[in-house]
Amino acid sequence: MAKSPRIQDISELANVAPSTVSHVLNGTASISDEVSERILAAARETGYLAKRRRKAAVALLPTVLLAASEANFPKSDRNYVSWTMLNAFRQECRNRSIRLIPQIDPGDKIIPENLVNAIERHKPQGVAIMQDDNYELIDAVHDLDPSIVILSGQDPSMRVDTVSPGNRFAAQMATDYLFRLGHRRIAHVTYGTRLIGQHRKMGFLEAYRESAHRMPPGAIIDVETFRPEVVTRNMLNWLSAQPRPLPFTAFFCAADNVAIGVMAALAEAGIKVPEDVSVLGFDNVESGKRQNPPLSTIHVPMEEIGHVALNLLEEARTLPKNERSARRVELGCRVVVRGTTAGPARSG
Amino acid sequence: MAKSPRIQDISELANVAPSTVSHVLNGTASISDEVSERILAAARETGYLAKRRRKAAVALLPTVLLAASEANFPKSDRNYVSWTMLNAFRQECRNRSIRLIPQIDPGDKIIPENLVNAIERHKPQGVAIMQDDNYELIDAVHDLDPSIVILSGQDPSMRVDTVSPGNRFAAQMATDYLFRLGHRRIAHVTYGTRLIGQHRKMGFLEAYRESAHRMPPGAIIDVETFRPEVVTRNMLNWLSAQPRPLPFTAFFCAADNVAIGVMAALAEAGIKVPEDVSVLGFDNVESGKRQNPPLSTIHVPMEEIGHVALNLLEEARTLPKNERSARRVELGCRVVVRGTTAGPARSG
DNA sequence: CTGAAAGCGCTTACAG
DNA sequence: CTGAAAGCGCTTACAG
Repeated sequence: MAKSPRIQDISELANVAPSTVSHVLNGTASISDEVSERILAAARETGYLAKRRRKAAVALLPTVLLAASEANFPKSDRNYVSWTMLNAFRQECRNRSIRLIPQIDPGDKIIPENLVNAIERHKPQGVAIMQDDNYELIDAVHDLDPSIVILSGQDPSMRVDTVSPGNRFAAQMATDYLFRLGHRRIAHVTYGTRLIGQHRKMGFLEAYRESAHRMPPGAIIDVETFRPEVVTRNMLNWLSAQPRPLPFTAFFCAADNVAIGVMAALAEAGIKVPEDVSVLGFDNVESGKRQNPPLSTIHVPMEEIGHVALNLLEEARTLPKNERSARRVELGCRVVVRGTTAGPARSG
Repeated sequence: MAKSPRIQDISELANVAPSTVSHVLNGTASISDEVSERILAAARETGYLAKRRRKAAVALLPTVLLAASEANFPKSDRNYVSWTMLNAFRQECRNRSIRLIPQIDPGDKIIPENLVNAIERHKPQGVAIMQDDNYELIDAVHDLDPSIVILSGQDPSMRVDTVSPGNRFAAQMATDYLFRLGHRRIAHVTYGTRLIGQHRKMGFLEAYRESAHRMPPGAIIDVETFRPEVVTRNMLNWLSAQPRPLPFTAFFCAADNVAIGVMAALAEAGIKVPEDVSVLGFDNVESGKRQNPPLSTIHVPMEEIGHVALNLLEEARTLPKNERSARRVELGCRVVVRGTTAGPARSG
């Protein structure tokens, strides 16, 4: 570890006395803007500001409980998206020297009683709940002492903090992007009943609703799972029942894995991407880059969720519960244009 | 100002040596849970933790520019809601010794060029934009050096931070509350084209969509403005065209001022609240409490928006722009039950 | 508005 | 895991 930056390092870098640095950093004397700026720049450069901030948060949150169900707890990078989130969250805890205690319930739900017991036992200052759409859970824990945050989930009753990607807005933005390319007949390929998929679908519908374009009939295509092989089977089925040329010029998929399955089906049916139809994924998964052509997609900042979640837990510790409303945070996503999106075919 | 708390104060309160306090506060030695807890409690009690946190943020944000248009800048508490927000924001800047520079454009829009010039001139570290639905503005400023946050607004392109009440979720929650009271035929009284109203309407529509209940025809009632006198005139008109008993058992209003106007109209038409119909407002403004009966409403934490906005601006200064996604923060609202909501009349 | 110098408060190496 | 003590780093009262 590099030696911890001191005020003296800043004063040398900025060419002023250490006392001047101290004044600027604490607002204890009014120093000229020019010198102030120079000192602040040096303070940032040496890492002094970051160090001070880090220190201020230590001890606010010595222990955090990580609650998940077996089903939602990714054991490998097969479940790439939650894997990325979980690892970034763990790393962030390490950076802040927070002790992280996992509390994993078997099955596919977190059992409220188990979580309450674990809180009783470990007395954590914060609890992070992994993407669980289980609302009795919130009833059971929102009033307890530790601060609560849900990672990649929602709380419609707005009683606990949540952090998730802005799925709905991002899907709307994605659809708008396809509109801007000239597409008018876009299909949305979606699966399952998980909230994430619901929100992405809502964004798609909203984009049509707020545009001047009419959504074509049959534009929502449901597939069974997000596993590419299954999606390919489903889509080949769907394709065989469609007229040619296809009544859609673009497929906006609720996940990259779905998009990869769709691309395989299109290839098998002899339909060219992006010449005949465009395909747009969602998640920005590694394997998307290796498709041929490489998959256009929506980048979702899963690696930032942990950082934001811990900031929320820390902030919550600095304010009394009844003076602080729950925060629902959505993180901005962005379109990543690669090879599978283009303007619609002339005849399409 | 009280004397600044020192480590010694904590050590006395917690009955340990100052060095032990230092270890716990910096994580430099592992101290028993019991002693740790005692020290942390004392550290919080003396205000030491809060002091350290406050100090860590000084100098991150010496100057903030407050951008608004004349029309959006409340000059008195006639515009109670934004007035509350603005004052709390100013107070929060004072607490953090941030110099706040107002930049008010005439008319009802912030002019992007003016804001860019003001940024050039004052070189603020942060810019707070007051509730402006003007998206060219974001194009013009999102890439500049200072961090940007929009107060009580949205950014569908998800490029800058925003803080606003969770209008949509809150309206959905409000409607669910009326469902739970037994109401099935609820009207939503709304006005204008401002985004806030749109979101509240969306929440109302969504509550019906996600419920088992059918939304009755004519359930969206548009009034001209939110001024109670005008609303009363509009509603008397509307009431005169309705059969008795009314086809609705509850009025969910997009603002308290609207609800106050609705109540006056109902009184004039001899319809009793809450016996004949329930009325629910939105905003929790002071004058609602003085109605007869006192108005049930949705509390909107406007006074917290400034705090959250400054936290976002500060946090943005600690991370490089390209490593940090924009945050869209919505604050939780809650139902405040007073005298104007009850179960529907038996015959209703 | 800046800097030299005194001294306060915090950290840390060490003994138990 | 805790505490007494040395000394480092930061703050502040003051001169210019």
